[in-house]
Amino acid sequence: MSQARCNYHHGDLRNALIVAAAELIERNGTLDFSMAEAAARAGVSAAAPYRHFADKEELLRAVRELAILGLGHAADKTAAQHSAGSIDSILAMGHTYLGYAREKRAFFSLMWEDRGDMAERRENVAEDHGGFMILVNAVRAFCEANGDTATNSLHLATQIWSMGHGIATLEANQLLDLFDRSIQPEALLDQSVRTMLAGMVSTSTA
Amino acid sequence: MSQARCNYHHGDLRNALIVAAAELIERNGTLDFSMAEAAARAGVSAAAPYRHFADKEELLRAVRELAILGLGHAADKTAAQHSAGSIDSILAMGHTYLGYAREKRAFFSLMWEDRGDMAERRENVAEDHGGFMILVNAVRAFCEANGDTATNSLHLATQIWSMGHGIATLEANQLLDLFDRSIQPEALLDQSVRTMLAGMVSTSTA
DNA sequence: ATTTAATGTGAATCTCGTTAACATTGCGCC
DNA sequence: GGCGCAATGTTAACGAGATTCACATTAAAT
Repeated sequence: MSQARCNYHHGDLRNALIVAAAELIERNGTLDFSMAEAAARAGVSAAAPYRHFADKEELLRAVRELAILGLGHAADKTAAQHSAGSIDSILAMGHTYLGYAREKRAFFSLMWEDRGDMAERRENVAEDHGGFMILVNAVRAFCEANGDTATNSLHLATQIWSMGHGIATLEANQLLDLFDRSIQPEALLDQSVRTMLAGMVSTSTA
Repeated sequence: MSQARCNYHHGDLRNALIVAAAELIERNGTLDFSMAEAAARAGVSAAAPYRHFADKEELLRAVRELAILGLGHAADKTAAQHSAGSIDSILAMGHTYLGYAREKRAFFSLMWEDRGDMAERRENVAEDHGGFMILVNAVRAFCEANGDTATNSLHLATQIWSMGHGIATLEANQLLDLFDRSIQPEALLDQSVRTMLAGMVSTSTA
C-alpha cells in the first residue's frame, strides 16, 4: 500500500522523507532542517529515517537529486520554447539558470555542492546533470547554424555555464553589484554570452 | 599584557580565537569546527568565547574577514609582479584566484557566503573586497593602454570576476570537467578572458 | 500457518552550542 | 596603597538534535 498510512508501516517512507526534507529546506530557505522534524512531517518517529538513510548526509544527497532534476526539467522546457540554433535559445537558458538560482536559493546551492560523493557520482553520470547537456546541444546547434565546425561545443558550453554559474552565485550572495549597483545579472550574462559566441566563432573560423 | 597567559586572563583572546578557528577550518577543510575545540586551542574554557562573540556565527564572520584580506593580499602581490596594462596582469590575477580557491578551499567558500550580514557589510565596504578593486584597476589600465575609453572597467571586471568565480567554484566541486576530463581550469579562464577583452574593446570601439 | 526480514517505536546516549552563577583580576579613582 | 567596578574566565547545567539500541509489528515468502 502506498496509501496514507494504516498504522505501523508507512509504505513509502523513503520518498516521503525526501519530500518532507525538501519542503523544510524550501520553507526555511536553508539546508539545516532537523531530522526529527522531517520524520514528524512524514508521520513517523525520529528514529525511523535511519532505516532508509545511513545519516542526514545521505538524505540530503537524495534531496539533491531532486534539485538537479528540477533544473534539468526547467532547461528542457526552455529549450523547447526556442528555435534550435538561435542565439535566443542560449540566452534563455541562461535566464532560466539565473531564475532557478533566485527562486530555489537553497536547492540551487545544494545542487552543486560536492558533499564528498561527487567523485563517485561522476562515474554514473552518463545522463545529464542539471540540464548541462541541453546547453551543450543548444550551443552545438548554434555553431552548426553558423557554419562553425571547428568549435568544441562542450568546451564553449562549459565557458558559458561557468559564467552563468559565477553570476548566479555572486548575485545570491549580494556580491555581484557590490561596487556598481547598476549591474543587472541577466544583462551582464547576455552580454558575456554574446561576446563569447562571437569570439569563438571568429576565432575558430580564422 | 598581550603575552602568553599569566593565569586567568588571556590578554588577546578575541584574536586568539579567530586564529584558532581559522586553523581548525584549514585543518579539517570544512567550516564545521567546534566552539569548544577552538576555545581549548586558545587555552580557555568552552564558555570563554562568548565574552567576545555573541555566537559561533559571529566568530565565523570574523574569520571570513581574514580570508577576504588574504585573497586581497595575494591579488596585490600578483598585480605588483606584472606590468600595468598588460593582458598578462589580468590573466595572472585569474590564476591567483583559482590558486587561492584550490589551496584555501574552505576559506574561499566562506569568503563569499552571505551569512545574513552581507546587506549591512556592503554599506561599509568603501575599501576593497578580496582584491576586486585591484582587478578593476588592471582592467582599466588595459583598456587605457589599448586606447579604449568607452568600456566600463567596473562592468568588464565584473564579467571577468564572474567567469573566474564560476570556474573556481565548479572546479572545487569536481563539476567543471564532468563531461570533458580534458578541461583545464586556467586554460579555460585564460581563453574566456582573452575573448572578453577582445570582444569588449572591439564592441566599444565600433 | 510459521518464519524471517523489513520497518517502526521509545528510551537512552553523545556532541555541541549556549547560558547562568560565581571567581579573578586589571584599572581608574580616592 | 587600597577600593570598587567592569571585563574576562571558570564550572556546571540546560536543551537541541543526531544517532543507536533493544524491542514491537507486520508484510511476504515458504
